Amino acid sequence: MPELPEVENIVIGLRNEILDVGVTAVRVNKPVILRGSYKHCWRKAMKELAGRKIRSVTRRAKRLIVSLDNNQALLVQLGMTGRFMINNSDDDCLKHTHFVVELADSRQLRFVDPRRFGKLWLLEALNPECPDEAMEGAGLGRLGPEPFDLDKRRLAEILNCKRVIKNLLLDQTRIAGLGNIYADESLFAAGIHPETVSCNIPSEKTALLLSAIKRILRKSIRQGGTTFSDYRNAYGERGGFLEMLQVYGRTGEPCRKCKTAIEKVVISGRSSHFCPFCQQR
DNA sequence: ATTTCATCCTGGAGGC
DNA sequence: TGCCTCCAGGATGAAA
Repeated sequence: MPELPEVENIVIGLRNEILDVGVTAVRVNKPVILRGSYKHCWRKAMKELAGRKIRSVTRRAKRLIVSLDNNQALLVQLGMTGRFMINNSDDDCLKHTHFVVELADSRQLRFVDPRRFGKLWLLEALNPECPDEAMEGAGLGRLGPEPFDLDKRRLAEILNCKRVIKNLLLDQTRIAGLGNIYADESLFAAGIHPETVSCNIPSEKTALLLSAIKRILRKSIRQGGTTFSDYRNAYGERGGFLEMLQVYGRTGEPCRKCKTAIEKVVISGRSSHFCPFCQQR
């Protein structure tokens, strides 16, 4: 569910609320979501967390990182339907609240996830500035560069292989942070058909793709992300980017540029939305 | 070595 | 109303 702009908005919200706030207790309702070396001793880990303060909130790609003052960090991967928010106690959410951090000011941080594709790790000695080593040490997959760190040369190197471009954009080991919505939106903005083989993309379209990715992600961050159904920010609010979508979820509706009906194809099991006129192979 | 595919889950939508 | 099928912002390990 949440892609880079959605996680970024959760980070922004949490930073405004919980920096330097103490943790009084941690409750786990659904242990199956817990991962990493602490998988079998979270009870001990939870005792250690009590009394700590929240030192920083950051993200790496779609992963949310809450660092504490004892050198530990909670790492949250939200999956499709995961939410991480302050104080939400909708009946709706209560049923799927799997993990709760009790704060010293009597508020709560809740991890809510109906489908339970989301996961949580407790990491040791994580440096919030460069978290990759600690994450890989905990068995999480290696991540490619952040989209905002890409330049044209770097993107051209990534595209220099024989892969369907849509799949390549979703591969977190190549570029980390795009998901199905922003991959489709970026390809539309660059005029690239989602089934194009990456090494066949001409240089000028590579430049267009690079600027489209950054522009769309920035714009969505400003709009609070995209709420298609489940996404909520740290306050439980919806994002505002939905109505700005050009192709995602608009199958059969007219392209906003040329009026041609938007089409949907399945590529490696993921639905891909595109304009057959604006996006040629 | 790469790349695709099934799988993990629940809930909402739409057909009958 | 109910029952059925299909579909969903992701990640991953197994299989081809």
